[in-house]
Amino acid sequence: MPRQVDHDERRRRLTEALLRIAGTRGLRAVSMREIAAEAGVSLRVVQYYFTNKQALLESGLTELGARMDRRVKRRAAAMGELTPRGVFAAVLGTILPFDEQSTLDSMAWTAYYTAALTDPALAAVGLTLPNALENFLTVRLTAAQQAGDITPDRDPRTEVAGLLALANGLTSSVLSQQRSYEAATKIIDYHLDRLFGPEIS
Amino acid sequence: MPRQVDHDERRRRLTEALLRIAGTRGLRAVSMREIAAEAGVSLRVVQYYFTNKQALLESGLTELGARMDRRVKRRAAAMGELTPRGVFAAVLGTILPFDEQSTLDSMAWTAYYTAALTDPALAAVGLTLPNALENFLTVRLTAAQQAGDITPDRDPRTEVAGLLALANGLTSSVLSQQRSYEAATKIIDYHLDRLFGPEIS
DNA sequence: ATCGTTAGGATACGGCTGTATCCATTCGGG
DNA sequence: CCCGAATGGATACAGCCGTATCCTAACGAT
Repeated sequence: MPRQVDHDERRRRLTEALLRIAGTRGLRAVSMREIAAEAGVSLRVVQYYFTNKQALLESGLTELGARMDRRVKRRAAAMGELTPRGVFAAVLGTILPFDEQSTLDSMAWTAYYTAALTDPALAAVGLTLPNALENFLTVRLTAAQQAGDITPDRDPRTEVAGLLALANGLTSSVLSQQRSYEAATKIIDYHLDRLFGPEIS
Repeated sequence: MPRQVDHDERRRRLTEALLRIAGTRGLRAVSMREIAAEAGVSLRVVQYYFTNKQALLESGLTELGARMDRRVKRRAAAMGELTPRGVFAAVLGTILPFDEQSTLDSMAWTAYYTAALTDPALAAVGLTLPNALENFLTVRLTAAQQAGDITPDRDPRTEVAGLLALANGLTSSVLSQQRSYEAATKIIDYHLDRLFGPEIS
């Protein structure tokens, strides 16, 4: 075998190139040739490592989910001991675009989200992370409720759904520059105060 | 002049065809020829009444805003006397996709929103309605606060921003079938209860 | 050394895109 | 009556798209 090459590494580079384009110029600017140019390779290489454009697109969506997952874990680890409220602050704060990279990823995520509304194949891949987040937070909030951290009259799943919808909506408004990241963070903190009571600091 | 034709009416039909495509198959499926087919006319007619594809796209976005505006007013009128809470229920309830037509429009709106993130011309057109809504509701909420309908410790603009972000996020989750319209409505009502106190009915 | 597989360069194909052009028909004002 | 403007049908164009094909170079195992 000649010039043995790490296929996974090649695919990773191509996927990253794809997400760079999607994050800056939108999914509609993503073409095989553009990806090749962005990654600094020939069109043939893109074709060689991905059977389809569809496969490439799905790879991009999967990578976006993985990045979000990593960011949540990194942020949670940086916070040290995790109160129930801390878990929510970590997850919701990670959904918002808080630096350049996460802004690009949020843009790409939004593009994918929209594409998934009219593309069932993407929808299947794209809903796994949001659903996992909702389930994870619901489990945590239910436990927090049993521990007495929030009042018993709240419905955990409803609260979680509302908070995630709020974070997503705020992400939209930050991306379209209607609001700053700081303003969005304040709104989330405000809602967490209402749920958990004021932060102990 | 031969066969004098109502240009505005022609343009309206073409714009409606465009929005039908955008709402069902996404903005990426919108092409001059597809619009022509959907409207039952020839390609030339589409070219004749719109100088550009860009002009056509902007016309679609403007029409989407006008439809939302009409819906809000219709709903507000149907509610009769408008308490401050009623105004919010009308506006936020209208943002959610509540029937087939508004679902199609929400889909199209989402597609436009995403496109606007990487297309400044669309962004300029698309931000007017959201900003108008935010300002309108903020004025109303400020007045309600001065009338004693909500407690003085709330910041009207922050509350409005949060509620609009919530409604937008819920719209996303309804469109992607993560949640039903009824579930989304409950979440909004719940937050309105927190703001205005429980509904008097 | 050579054979066979792997990696990719070069190029081509049919289809769709937005836009432009050419031309025929229609009809109201003189 | 008929001329000229309004309307729109038919067609063409260059460019990009995803995909397929052909061919060559590199190199490990035999």
